Amino acid sequence: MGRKRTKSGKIRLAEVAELAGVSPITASRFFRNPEALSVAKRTRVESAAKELGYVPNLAARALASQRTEVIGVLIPSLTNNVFSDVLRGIYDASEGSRYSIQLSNTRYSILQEEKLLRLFLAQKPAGLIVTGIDQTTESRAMLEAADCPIVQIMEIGPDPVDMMIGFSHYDAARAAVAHLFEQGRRRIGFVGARMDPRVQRRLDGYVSAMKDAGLFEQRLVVTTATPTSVTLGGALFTDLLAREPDLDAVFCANDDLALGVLFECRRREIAVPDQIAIVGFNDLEFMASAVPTLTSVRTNRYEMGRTAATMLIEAIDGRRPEQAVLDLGFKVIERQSSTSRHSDSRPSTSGAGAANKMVALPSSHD
Amino acid sequence: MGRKRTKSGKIRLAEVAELAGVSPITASRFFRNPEALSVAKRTRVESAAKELGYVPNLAARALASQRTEVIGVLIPSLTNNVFSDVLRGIYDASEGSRYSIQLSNTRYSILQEEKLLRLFLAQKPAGLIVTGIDQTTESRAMLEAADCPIVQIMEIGPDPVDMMIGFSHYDAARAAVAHLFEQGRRRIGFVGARMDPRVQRRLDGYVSAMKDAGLFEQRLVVTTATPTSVTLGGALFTDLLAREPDLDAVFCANDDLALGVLFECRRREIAVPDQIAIVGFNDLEFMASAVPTLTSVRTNRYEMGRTAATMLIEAIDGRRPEQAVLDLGFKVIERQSSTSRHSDSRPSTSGAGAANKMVALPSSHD
DNA sequence: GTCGTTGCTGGTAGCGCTGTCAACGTTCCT
DNA sequence: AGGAACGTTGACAGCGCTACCAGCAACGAC
Repeated sequence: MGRKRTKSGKIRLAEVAELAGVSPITASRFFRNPEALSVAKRTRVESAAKELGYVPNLAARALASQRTEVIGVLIPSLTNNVFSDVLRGIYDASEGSRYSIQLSNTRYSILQEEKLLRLFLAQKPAGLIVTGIDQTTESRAMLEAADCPIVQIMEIGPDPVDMMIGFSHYDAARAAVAHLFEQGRRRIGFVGARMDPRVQRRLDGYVSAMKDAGLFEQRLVVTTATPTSVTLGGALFTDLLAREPDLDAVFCANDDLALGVLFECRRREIAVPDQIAIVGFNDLEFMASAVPTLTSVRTNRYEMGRTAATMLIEAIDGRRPEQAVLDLGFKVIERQSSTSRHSDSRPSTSGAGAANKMVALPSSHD
Repeated sequence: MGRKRTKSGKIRLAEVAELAGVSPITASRFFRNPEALSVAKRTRVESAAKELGYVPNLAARALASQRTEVIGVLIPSLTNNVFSDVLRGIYDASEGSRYSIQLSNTRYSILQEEKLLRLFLAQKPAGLIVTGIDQTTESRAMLEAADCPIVQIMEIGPDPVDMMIGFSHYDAARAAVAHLFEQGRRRIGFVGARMDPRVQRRLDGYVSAMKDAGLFEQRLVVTTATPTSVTLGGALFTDLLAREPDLDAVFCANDDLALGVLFECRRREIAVPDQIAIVGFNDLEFMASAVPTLTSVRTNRYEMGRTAATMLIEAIDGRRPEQAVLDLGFKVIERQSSTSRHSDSRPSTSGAGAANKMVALPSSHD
C-alpha cells in the first residue's frame, strides 16, 4: 500500500479518495451532497472514510468554501436564567445538524454587540442569532448587509432584519396589570432592575395600562440599573413601600425580584396576597412552589431558542420558513400571590400547578 | 427586505502589508508576536490595520498553522445555575485573549462526553476544559494522548490528566454535617437529586460524617435521578418526613432543593430552624435573602471558571502554572436556617449577610 | 445523424495565512 | 579588524479543501 500521508499521520480527503479509487473532489462531494454521486462510488467512499476514520478538516473547508458552519449567537447575559433556557433550546436544535454554535456575551451593551457583530461577520458565519431589536445603526447596517440568514430573538417588532421570534413585552406587561385590575388591585407598583430594552418595554406596558385606568403615578415605579437579584427585589420593594405605603400590588419585571419581594413581605409580616399581591415575569420553575405560589407571566424561552435555531438552519439550507416573524405569545399564570385575596394563603398541601387559570394572549405589536 | 449580497470588500493581510509598506509575513507577525517587529514597522502595520478595518481570517490561520485558537469546554448542563457561573468565568477570562470558546453539553452522560471529546479533538483545539474526574476509559485515553493543555474543573481528585481546579465535595459535605452537629442536630436527613458524581461524593461525605458520629441510617437519605428543582425539594422532603418524623435537620445537595424544603416547611408550618434546620449547597444568591436566611456551603464557581480558563491559556502560551492542581476550597456560610434554634427566625430587618460566621476549609483530598 | 441535455466525474487553481529558512544589517566580542 | 551573534525582514511553499469549469458517456429530440 503506497498510500502517502501527512507526517502527522492524519487522514486527509486525498487518502480516502485513493482508497475508494475516486478523485478527491468526488470524495469531497460525498460529504456535502451524497445524492450527486452514483450509488457505487457513494458506498465506496463511505466505507473508505469509515475504514480510515476520516474526520474533515473544518478550517480547510471554511477557507476553500469561503463560509463556515458556525452559527453566531449574541446574548446579553450568561447569568440570567432566561438566557440559559434560550441557549439550551439553541444548543438542542443545533445538535445533530452540522452547525456549531459560537456564543458571545454582549453584557447588555449595544456597543459591545456591534463590536462582536463585526468580529462574527468577518468570519462569515452560516447564520446569526441576535437578541432583541435595539441594535446600533451601524450594527443594523451590518446585519442588513450580511449574506447569511439572521434571527432576532426575545421580542418582536415592526421591522425585522430577516427573521424574528419572540413576543410583545409591552402586551405581556399590560396583561399582567389587567389581571391585577381584575383582582381589584388599584395601587400597583412596578419594580424593575437592569432596565434593558425588554424590561423597558414591560415598564411601558405597565405605564400605559395604569394610565388607561387613570391610576398611574410616577412614584409607583422603582427601577435601577443594577443587575437583578432576589436581594435587590427586597430592597426595591422597601423603597417602593416607603414612597407608597398604600400599595396593594407589585408587578415585578422578573421572577427573582418577585421572590425578593415575597421574602421582604414575610420579613415585614405583610400578608400576601391579602395586603399586597405579587406578580412576576418569566415564570421560572420556583414560582410554582413558593408559599404562597407566585403569579407570573410565562414566556416560552426554551421554545424560542429551539425554534430560532431550527428556523435559522432551515433558512441556511435554503428552506425559508413561510413565516419570517413568529410571535410565541405569553400566558399569565395566575397563582395564589395575586388571586385568593381572602382565602388561605398557606394551604397545607402544595398549590403548585393546582387549577391555575391560564390566560393566553397572542401579543399584538405595531 | 431581501438579503442582499454585498461585494465583500475583503481586507486581507496582503492589503494591510501593502498599505504599511511591509511584506505580508511581517504584517502577519505583528498580529502574533508584535515584539518581534521594530517599533517603526509595528506602528505602521498597526495603523494600516486599523485604517482598513482588518480582521484576520481564522480559517486560513488555522489551516496554515495547523492549530486552532479554540478552547473546547464540556459541561454537563446549561440549565444548572452552577454551570452558568462557571461559564461566565470561562468566557470572562477568554475575553481579550485570542482564544474563543466552543461549548458543548454532555447532559450528564459520560458516553456523550466521549463522543463530543472525539469531535473536539479532531479539530485540534488549543486547549480543553472538561467537567469532573469521571471520564470513560476511552475518554481518559484520548485526553492523555491529546497534545493540548487540559483542565478538569468542578472537583479535585488524585489523578489529574493535566491540570485540575475544584474542591472536595466530600469534605464540603462533611463540613456541612459537622456544622449541624455543632448546632446540636442529630437526626440529619440528606436530600439529593440527579445523582451525578459530585452529588454522589457529597452524599458519601454526609454518610461518612454521620457514621463517624454513629448516627447514620439509610432511611435518612432520599435521592432521585430526576433533574433538580425547587418543587422537587419539597417533594423529596415530604418523603423524608414520612420516613423519619423525628428529623431535626436536612442537608440538601443543592440550594434549589433547600429552597423547596424551606417552602414545604412553611406550607406544613414547620418552624425553621426551631424544628428543622436546613443547609443547602453552592450558596446561590437567593440563600441570603430567604426568610429565614438559608445556610449553605459556598463554592467559588465563577472563580473556578475564570481560573481554569486563565490557567489553560497560560499553559497554551507555554507558561505552565507552578501548581497543576488547585483546590479552591469552600465555606460553610452559617445563616438563620441552621443556627438560631431558639431565637427569632423572622427578624424585622434583613439578616442577609449580617455577621455570618464563615468557616473556611481547604478541602483535603487523597 | 447531429445537436442538445442530463448525470456524473475529474483537473486546475486557488482560499488567506503561516512555517521555514535564508538574507540582510547591526552590534558585540575576541 | 574579522567574525559571531543577534535582531529584523522577506521569499517561498504549502496547509486540506472546494469552486469552477471542462470532459465524457448515455440518452433523447429533431
